[in-house]
Amino acid sequence: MARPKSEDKRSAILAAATRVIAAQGLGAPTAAIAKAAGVSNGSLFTYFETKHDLFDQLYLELKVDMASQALADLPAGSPPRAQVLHLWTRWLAWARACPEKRRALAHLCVSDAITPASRQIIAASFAQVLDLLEGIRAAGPMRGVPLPFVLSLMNALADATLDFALQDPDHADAHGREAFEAFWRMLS
Amino acid sequence: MARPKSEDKRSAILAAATRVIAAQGLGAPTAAIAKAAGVSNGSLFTYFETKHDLFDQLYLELKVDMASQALADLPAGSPPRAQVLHLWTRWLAWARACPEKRRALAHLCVSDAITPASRQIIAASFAQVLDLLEGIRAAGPMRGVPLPFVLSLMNALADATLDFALQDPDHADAHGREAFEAFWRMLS
Amino acid sequence: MARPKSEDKRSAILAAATRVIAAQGLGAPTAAIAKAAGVSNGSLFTYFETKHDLFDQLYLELKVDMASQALADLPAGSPPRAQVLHLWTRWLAWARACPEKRRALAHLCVSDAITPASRQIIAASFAQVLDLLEGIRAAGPMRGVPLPFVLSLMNALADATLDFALQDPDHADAHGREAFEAFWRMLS
Amino acid sequence: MARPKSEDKRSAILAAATRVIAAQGLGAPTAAIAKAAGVSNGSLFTYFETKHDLFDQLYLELKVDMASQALADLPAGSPPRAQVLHLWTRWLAWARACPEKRRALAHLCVSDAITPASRQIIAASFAQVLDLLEGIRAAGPMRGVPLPFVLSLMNALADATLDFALQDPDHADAHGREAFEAFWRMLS
DNA sequence: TATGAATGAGTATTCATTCAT
DNA sequence: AATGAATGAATACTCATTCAT
Repeated sequence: MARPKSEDKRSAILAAATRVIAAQGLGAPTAAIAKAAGVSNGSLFTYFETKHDLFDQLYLELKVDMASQALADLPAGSPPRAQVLHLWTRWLAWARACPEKRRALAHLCVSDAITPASRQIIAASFAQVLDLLEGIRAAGPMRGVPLPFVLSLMNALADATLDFALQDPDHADAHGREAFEAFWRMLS
Repeated sequence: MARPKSEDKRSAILAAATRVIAAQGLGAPTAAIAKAAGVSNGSLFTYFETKHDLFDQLYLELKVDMASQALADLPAGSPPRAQVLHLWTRWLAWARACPEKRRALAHLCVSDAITPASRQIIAASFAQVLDLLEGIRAAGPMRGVPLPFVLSLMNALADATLDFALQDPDHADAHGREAFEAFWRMLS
Repeated sequence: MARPKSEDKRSAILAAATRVIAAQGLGAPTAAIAKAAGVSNGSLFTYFETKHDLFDQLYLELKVDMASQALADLPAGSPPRAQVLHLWTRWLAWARACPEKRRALAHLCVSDAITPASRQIIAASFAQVLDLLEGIRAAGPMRGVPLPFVLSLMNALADATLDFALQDPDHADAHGREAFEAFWRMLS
Repeated sequence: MARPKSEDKRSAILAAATRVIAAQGLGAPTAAIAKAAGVSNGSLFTYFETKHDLFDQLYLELKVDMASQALADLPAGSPPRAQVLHLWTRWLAWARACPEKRRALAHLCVSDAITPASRQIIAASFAQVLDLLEGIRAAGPMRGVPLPFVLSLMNALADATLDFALQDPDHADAHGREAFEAFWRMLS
């Protein structure tokens, strides 16, 4: 095969898309993304069939990245509270470390480009979180509410926390801990 | 320039915009909105200088509408928990009664059309809520966290609840109550 | 109604399209046509929904124009030969008078933009020709062959004649007459 | 530069181009042709410098193919009418045997890719036909009209006949004979 | 003021052709 | 020579906004 498709270039496009979408939203021109990636207008389309396709794959990559960072080094043997705190802390750390990824993700979430297939893969990436929450929920006051609902409440709290943390970086850690305690009170 | 003649037409445009944005997102053509409002292409721009302006004013109107519905009949003399429950219930009821308003609002939230001026007016509309929460917070475990943060956590929980409630209307009330209890555990 | 759609502008676009297609073929950019019509890029699409639509309508207009010119002043009472000669002569005269229309038509004939509806309208425009040929055919050596076939042979001869006439204008009339005689020998 | 290695590949490309052009017209992407030929995108351009060049050579090949098929086994000693009938019949047979070649040719005819050089070579291929017609013409009613004109009239009739024959294959032979008789009436 | 035609910049995608491997 | 990735000019069509009526 001649010049194989370069994984580097694919990554460059995804990274550029993250930056550009974070800054300009989903309306960002593909040309702007290509330029930011140091790639020609047309090359973008040899790596991604469509703008929608690019968005879908970017969503997948960012979500998986987020999940893997949040779940890394999860102390499986520790008590649930410690595990959730670990998760919570890592999550916030990830978002603070790469705010553009989070911003891009926020835009992509409401895009209609996301494929059911991607959603499934992502759900799988978060299976561990579900397992963890399941044990806690079943033993606490939320034992009557569906697990996905609990997950989405957690998500909502974390997101709101992030918004605050990013605006007020000096107290980010404090806010993070307070929100975690609040969440824990809610859950157990 | 004085206010344009017909207040009806202005309202029609805003209502149409709500519907169209709910359905198509912020990318909806102004022409589509004008058509849905039964108004000509160009007339839209005699009522709103630009698309951004329309979005800004619509955001304002929807938020104010939401606030006024949620705060209506607030039992000022009742204990705080009853008041917050009232608020919570009304809020959910409003969203379930006019899901298009909520959907449109969700889109508008991430728009960059919203003016600081609008944000201020809205903040004022929610002053009562802040007052209410303030008393509760100061007396409970969240006494150390900034009030706006508490508000935004409440907001986040309510939003997540709504997403669930709208997808599963049969258990909407149950979810609503459970989420309220969770919130209350968090707060007090 | 505000500024009504101008019939002049529509005509200008069709005329420009005739010229541009004659020169560049069906691949001609819509922008080139708009420019040639002295109209903005976007205006073309307020008069014709689509490039295909423009082609379809242009085809219709040119064919009808051709038919009406060829059939004008047809001496209905004269003997058939005189009538066919009249037709033949007028046809050639039309094509020589506006060779761009003919060139454009030649391109459009092979386009897949032409609507069945247009083809029907055109067939109707040529009904007189069919009637005329029918009488002649039935009385001559071609009485056994389908009328549409006869028409298309006539068409083919006339077209080939035109190609010659346009390349060699000095003898155009002579060629036209010779071809007519040949056609007549064929038919009667 | 010497001829590129594989004559097979060149042929494959030409054959693929015939099929693809017949189906999609001259707008067909070179990539589609390459794929249909089982050859890479880039290889096409080692065999043909440009798309125009490919078209020119394909035109040449198809025309020569047509001529050679039509002229094969021409009964040189037979009376002119028999020879022309032979030609006529073979021609129609060729087109019916490989309608894609004919369709492609029809598209290529109106392309501006055809080189004067190609036209000359083709003219030479048809020299025999000219000779044959010349004798007949000079002795008949068309003695006054230029030979190339006669040829092109013949061409036009044959083409129109083919269109009919391809649409109505059951009567193709009958139409073919009728058209020949008509042509012969015209010519002699 | 209301209308809707006019405008032209903007956008995703295609494709002939080149070039690194 | 063969491959297919890289390139970037080209193109139909859209849409916010303006303006003639």
